[in-house]
Amino acid sequence: MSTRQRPTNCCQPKAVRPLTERGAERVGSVLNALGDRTRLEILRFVAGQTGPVCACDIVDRFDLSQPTVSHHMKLLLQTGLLTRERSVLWMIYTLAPDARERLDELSSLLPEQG
Amino acid sequence: MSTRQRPTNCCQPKAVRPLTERGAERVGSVLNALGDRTRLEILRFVAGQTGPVCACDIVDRFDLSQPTVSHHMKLLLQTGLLTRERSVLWMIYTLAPDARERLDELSSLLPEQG
DNA sequence: CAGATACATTGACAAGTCTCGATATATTAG
DNA sequence: CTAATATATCGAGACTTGTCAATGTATCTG
Repeated sequence: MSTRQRPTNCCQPKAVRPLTERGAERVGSVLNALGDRTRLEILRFVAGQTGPVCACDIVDRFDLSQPTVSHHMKLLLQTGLLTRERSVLWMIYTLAPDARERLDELSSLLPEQG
Repeated sequence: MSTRQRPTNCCQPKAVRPLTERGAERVGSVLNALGDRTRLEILRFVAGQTGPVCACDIVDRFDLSQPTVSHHMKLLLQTGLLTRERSVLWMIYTLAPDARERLDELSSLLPEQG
């Protein structure tokens, strides 16, 4: 049996309820998508426009192959931060109406009381 | 020369200033750290305590080896969301005073005007 | 000093990710 | 239908990441 001291309260911490699976997926997809520098800049690019943005714009603007852009757009779509619609032959991307609210949610990742 | 139409304004988008390197690193470290489910829960665990938390608490609470916890704590420390100090033989982790403000910053990832 | 304890580092492996070229699909023009 | 164009999917290679066992380092006890 040890006689050493321990920091006050150490090793008797309160339990913290983990995020729900749904909540974790919801926030995780955003964190992972935006954790990639390229995707973050693509999202910012789309968000900064007043008009529509097609995939070709992004291929032009970023130094990436078309398949790579397609891959990133797929992940961004999955976050729900972007939406897309077909226009003739092009895929038009738009910032989701609630995208900024979704980002605000990240402020609530920590439980109350610290 | 093509006669097909294109969506209005398509392919003449405005330039969007990329994040500065410092800003991108600052925000990227948080996004990447919290993009891992385990680290997010560890951070929430620490944030949810009123008292100090040592590394041993985390090893106890999560089903992870001690080296794995050490690895995650290193990445969390690098985000600046946590701080640590030595107390005798233990490493005591505390939520950084500005951690919640740091998360609030994520709301500003998108440029103005959509 | 030797022994014990808490944490960090190293090395390795499996799994995942980013990227591209090649190819497939869908749509339009003629 | 055939040709052209925009985007998606496939397959592969390089790189990164999460994890652990083994080991190293620092601190305390006696």
